[in-house]
Amino acid sequence: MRTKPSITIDDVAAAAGVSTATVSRVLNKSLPVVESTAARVRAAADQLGYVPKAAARHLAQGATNTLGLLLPGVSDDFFRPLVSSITERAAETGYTLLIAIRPTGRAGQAHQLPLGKQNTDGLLIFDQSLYDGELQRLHAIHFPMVLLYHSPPVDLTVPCVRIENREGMRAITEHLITDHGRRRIAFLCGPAGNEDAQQREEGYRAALAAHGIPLDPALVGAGEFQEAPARATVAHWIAEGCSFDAIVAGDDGSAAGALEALRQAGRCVPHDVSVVGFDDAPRACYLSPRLTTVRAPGDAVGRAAIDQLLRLIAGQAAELCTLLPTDLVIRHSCGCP
Amino acid sequence: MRTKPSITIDDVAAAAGVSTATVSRVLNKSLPVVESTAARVRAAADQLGYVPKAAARHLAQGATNTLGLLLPGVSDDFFRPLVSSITERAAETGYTLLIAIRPTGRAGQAHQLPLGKQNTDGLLIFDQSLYDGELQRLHAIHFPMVLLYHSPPVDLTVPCVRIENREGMRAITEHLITDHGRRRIAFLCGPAGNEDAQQREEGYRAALAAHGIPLDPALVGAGEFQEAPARATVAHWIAEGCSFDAIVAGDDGSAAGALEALRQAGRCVPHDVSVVGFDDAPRACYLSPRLTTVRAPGDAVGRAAIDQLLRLIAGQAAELCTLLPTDLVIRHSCGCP
DNA sequence: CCTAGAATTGTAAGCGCTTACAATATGGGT
DNA sequence: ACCCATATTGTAAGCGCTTACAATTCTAGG
Repeated sequence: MRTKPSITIDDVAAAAGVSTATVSRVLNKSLPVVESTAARVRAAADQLGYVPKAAARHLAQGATNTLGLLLPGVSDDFFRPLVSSITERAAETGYTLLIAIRPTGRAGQAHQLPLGKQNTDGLLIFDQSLYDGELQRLHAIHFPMVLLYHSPPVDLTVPCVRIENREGMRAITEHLITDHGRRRIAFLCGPAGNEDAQQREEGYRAALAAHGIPLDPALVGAGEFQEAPARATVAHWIAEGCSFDAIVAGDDGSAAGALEALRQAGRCVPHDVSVVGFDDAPRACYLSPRLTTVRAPGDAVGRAAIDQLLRLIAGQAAELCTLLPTDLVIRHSCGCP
Repeated sequence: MRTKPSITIDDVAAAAGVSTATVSRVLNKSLPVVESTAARVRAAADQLGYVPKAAARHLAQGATNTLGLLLPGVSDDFFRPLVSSITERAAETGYTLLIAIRPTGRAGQAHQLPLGKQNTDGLLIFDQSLYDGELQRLHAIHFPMVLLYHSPPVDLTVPCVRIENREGMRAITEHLITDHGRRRIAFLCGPAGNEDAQQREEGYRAALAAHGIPLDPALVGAGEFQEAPARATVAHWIAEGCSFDAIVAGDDGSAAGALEALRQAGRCVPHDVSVVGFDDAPRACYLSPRLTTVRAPGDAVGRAAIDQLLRLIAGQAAELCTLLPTDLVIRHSCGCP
């Protein structure tokens, strides 16, 4: 038993005794219609429970009123604020949001991306969810796109929204040095080739340099922005007898790993060693001790990105690179009370 | 500068020297086409970078190939496994997923739900995201829907996917009694009127009864499935001098609140008091001590729900109520090593 | 009371795709 | 060599909506 043949704009027009054009105009407020007629149309639509069919409207308008969001996954804690804010902002601006999960690494698959071109009016692309070839194709046809937390390849001018990684990391590292007197500060890097990771490392180095602390390469290890690798690295440092009095993790996930390794080794945080992260992911304040970190404003990134994307869709020029400031979030894992 | 006039099926047909019907058949494999022709068509499509326009296809087919998911929010930890599994399963089955966030409580707003009817082929509805009036309207026109974690109003036969709340809570409470010798077991209820909440409380009571432990009404307080209220309730118990040696929380969020209140009061978990939760939300294993809880298989719920929904869409009958089993997840907060 | 011009509404041509139906090509049997 | 069943491809009619353009109704000045 299928859904009843659904009621269309013609039904409404007939019921209200007007033409379909008028119904369309009333419902979309696209042209003024005398109030008495309009009321009649609205009543009819209401009475019949009319809901315009999106597909037909999109086809007629040549626009889908839909924004695509490309992510490597939704399950990571990091994405929550980002996705929430994008969802909200899209709703506010009257757009529908399509979220496509594109597991990182599955290269090729060119045409398996229906979001790709004609099915959304614009794309928000997180990091490397979209391979450069596709990016280029889309860019070539001037398809509206905004990159999140990621710069475009050098030769492509695609607007992006990023955060102040370098400054954030510099500030938090400095906090460890000046406010907690740490000198042997280890660093857990993010994945090689990741832009955020690199900038964060620069910030760490800059802070060290500014205070005349030499960089000890033995204290820089892989964190991969993930818990397990970070835990392994820290456990290894401990086993080797490395001495350090603080760990700056590339992100909160690896900070969690560091915390875990330290706990297993019986080191006390923050007494024996300070630990700080980056992102202020939701879990940061569930860790124990509560993690001092850098707030990477995922929500602001989402909003800014949508706003830029809408400009692009409207045919206006967008900010080529929006750089959002980060804040220090002082909790307890650094040693502050 | 707008996107170039996009290329259509006609362009492909012309390039391949066939009719649009043939192109459609090749691309959708809807009818066999001689391999040599098919190859020509594919080559042309590829060469031109043709991407079918979803709106046109949907309009022609009378189906949107889209599933709607109605949620009160995405930011809650609880939704992560659910959303991931639904996202995945939808992709696997070739459907596009539209996630609509419908903040609980905003009643009325009848027609502001474009997902509602014509714009998806079916709806997955979480809890009370959809008000009964709308539910009835949709049900009346046989619109395919599946309810998540929620039974339909008595008079509506809408399939639902639920979990074994009662049995799960009974089992975990019993674990506290038989394996840890707890007798003064407090309970943090969920919101009044919430079906899950009620069944969980039943499970708690059943376990107590089965072991001849009288229910002390003073030990049953509001948890609201949220951290703050739960914390307040437990803090209040402590201030009042209530004695208890375990807390069964209605969900993991309220368990987190309980843990927090206990920590502030200097009570040691699990030594002085055992704490257990329900859901096995992602954060459960970040709490300290790691939370013993009941795994409510969000991923399985998602998959089951999509499968039922697809049956409905295909015009087949669906299971009226799918009841998924829960498992005990033993970690440390109960007292197990 | 008539008429130009504004205000309102109607007519109908698509938007790009699928698919029922029609046309043509293919091949085996006699 | 001819006919018919079958395999392949083409033709064209929508799907439900928007919107340019045409038709109609109204207003106010003359």
